[in-house]
Amino acid sequence: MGRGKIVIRRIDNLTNRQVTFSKRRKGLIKKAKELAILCDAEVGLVIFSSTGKLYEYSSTCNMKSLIERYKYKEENQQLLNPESEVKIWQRETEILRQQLENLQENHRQLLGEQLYGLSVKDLQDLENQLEMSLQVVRMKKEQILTDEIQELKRKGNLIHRENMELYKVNLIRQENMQPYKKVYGTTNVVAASRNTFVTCGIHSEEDSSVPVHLQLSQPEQHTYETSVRRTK
Amino acid sequence: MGRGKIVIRRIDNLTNRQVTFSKRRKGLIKKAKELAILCDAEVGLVIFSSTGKLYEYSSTCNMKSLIERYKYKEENQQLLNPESEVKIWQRETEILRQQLENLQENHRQLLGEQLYGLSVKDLQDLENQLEMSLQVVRMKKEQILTDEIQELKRKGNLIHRENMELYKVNLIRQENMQPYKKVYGTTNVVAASRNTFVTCGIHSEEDSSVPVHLQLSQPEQHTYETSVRRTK
DNA sequence: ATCTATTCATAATT
DNA sequence: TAATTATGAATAGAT
Repeated sequence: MGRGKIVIRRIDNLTNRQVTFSKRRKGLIKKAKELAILCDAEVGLVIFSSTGKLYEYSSTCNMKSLIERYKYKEENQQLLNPESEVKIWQRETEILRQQLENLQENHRQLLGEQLYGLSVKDLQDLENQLEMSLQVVRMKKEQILTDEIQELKRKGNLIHRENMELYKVNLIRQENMQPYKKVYGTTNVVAASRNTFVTCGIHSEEDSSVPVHLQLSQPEQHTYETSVRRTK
Repeated sequence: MGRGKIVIRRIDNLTNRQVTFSKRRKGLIKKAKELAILCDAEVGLVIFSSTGKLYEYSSTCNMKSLIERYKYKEENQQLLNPESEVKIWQRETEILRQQLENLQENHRQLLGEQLYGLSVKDLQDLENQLEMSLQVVRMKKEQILTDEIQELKRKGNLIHRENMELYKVNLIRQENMQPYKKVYGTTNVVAASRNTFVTCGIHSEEDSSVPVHLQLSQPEQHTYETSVRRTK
């Protein structure tokens, strides 16, 4: 709802971010008010700007009662040294905040954002880093895929052997049934067995072990089906 | 924003009120999220329906810390309960530590480290991210380089023109000096001028404008030099 | 801060 | 309840 569509992600430009913050904060508080009035709801809204400035709205006269209503459990920790301990934690916070900031900047650059201050040298380093990462990630992925293929082949062989066994068993049964053949014709058992063998032979070639599994072991609904449906 | 304009007052019809509550609640939370992301703000939203059901949104992992922060900010002026203040800072530290940890993990993965827990899908996402980053970085770098080349060419042309001017001036001077030639032989002035011209002619071809500049105008150390040094 | 072209949210309707 | 749609509101970008 503006001159152009925007994607919802942190606005890099500080000025734009501040302007948008101001506009949208106003809009948000307005909507909160409307919701409270229209729907007879109780609404509390707290907004800290990135610079730490506080903005708030509460449909009730004061926010505190709302917070009271918003029940939260507090774990009671017994601690010593009242005032000096505050300083320790403050310092800890300070340090962490600084670390976080540094890491965030670095991280954004790895994501290809906020590159405006960088020299060619910096960019070259970044590029090299990204290329190295990419290589590692690709190798890892291919490792997993080859492992999976290996596993599928193994299973395929296993199943193939199973089928051969079944086939042999069927031959023996068939032979044993020969005497009845003249009376009953081809038996159901034989037909079913043959069908099993052929089907598996086809599938193990192209569609991996999934359908094979369905026929030889438990009839589990496999992800293949559902994922196809989800594609819609 | 709907089929008709409405006035902001309690909706009498219960069903309408509930439907509107549901829709607007969703919209409000969406907007709160967007504000938090776009503007890097911390947003907390608490909504009680008229029937007392609670809905909430918090841009940070938990609402509690936000409420702590709010309380702290509100009572900051004078009320300094030492023990509760410790808690505030502890929680702040906790949150920052958590954020830092998450970011670090993410960051390491971008650096191609700690990939052991990832699925093929995760790795594919990572790969795509890295490729996108790489593209952005490369474009940025090439932009800088082409800009620099453009600038050097511009300066080169400028200097070439200057040289032409100097050459003309020298020719004129030379002609003016012809009458003295028989008396003094080749003058210093002419020799110096010729030397200048030749030197510049050579340099503007291969070594860019830097040394030329030193001869023709202010001896400014150009960025090219310094950036090369930083490469070390 | 103000303006306006767009996108978005949602009231009414089905 | 869950879609659909027409319309007013919010707002991104320009001034």
